[in-house]
Amino acid sequence: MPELAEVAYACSLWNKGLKKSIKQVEIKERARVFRDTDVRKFVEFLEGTTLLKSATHGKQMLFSFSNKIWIGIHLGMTGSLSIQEANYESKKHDVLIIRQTKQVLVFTDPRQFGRIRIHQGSQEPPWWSELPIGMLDDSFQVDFLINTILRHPRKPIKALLLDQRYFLGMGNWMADEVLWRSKLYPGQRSGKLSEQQIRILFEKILFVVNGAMGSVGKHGGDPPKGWLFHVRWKDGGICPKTGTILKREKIGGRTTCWSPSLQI
DNA sequence: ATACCTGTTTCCCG
DNA sequence: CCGGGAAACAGGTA
Repeated sequence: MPELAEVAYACSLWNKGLKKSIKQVEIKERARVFRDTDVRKFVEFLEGTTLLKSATHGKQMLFSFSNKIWIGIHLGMTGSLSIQEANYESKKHDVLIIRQTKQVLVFTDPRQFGRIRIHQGSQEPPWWSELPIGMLDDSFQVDFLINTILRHPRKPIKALLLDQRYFLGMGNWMADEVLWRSKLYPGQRSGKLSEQQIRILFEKILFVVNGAMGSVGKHGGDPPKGWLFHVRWKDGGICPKTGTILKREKIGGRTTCWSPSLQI
């Protein structure tokens, strides 16, 4: 379930392993999650190091270890991190198992749309440091949104929100949530939005981002009551604002849920 | 058995 | 160049 806040929560699950050394590492070498990685020295690089720091940026995670080792993880569609007891035995879809004395850090991904990278060097890896600004950064301001829209005036606003060059961590349900709160039809061409609509959109992006980080990002689970999130998954859902029936259709290549009576 | 899926990438088309 | 649409990735679930 990995969008911005779920990724932040998943990352925090491994915090129990901070400052602790790595006793043993197991990987599923032939798993597709290693497609960008030279897997030969992966285990050798990691064993004996200490987990020093974790961070997320959008849907990306970065873990830094001693000996100048860095690992990047993207959860894809079905990836998840967990923390397990020391006697944990590997399960079918586990792709990375990091054993410490008192606990085990596990990355599992049945569909293998996720991704693991490893890097050795005193600087952060380029695939991390070259990421664009995130929605939680100070420099994410309404002007950034205005400029992004100016660059893609013909793109439906839903598709634009899902573009990871601009809205790092925005996923399908967050985009629907933002547009619902902004009273915008997801298929609306971005360039058609008025300045006032863009300002509201920006405000709602921050609301959803902060709301999700404060709930899902901190404790896992679901966003607060009253969010579209709770009714957007199946046909027949009712709009929490208007009480009318929600529509579900593919927009920008993804199943989109919106309230026709509310979103123009 | 069939359809669907909180993500990304690639390819083809207009 | 831009954007849509479909397919691919690979498995779980309804």
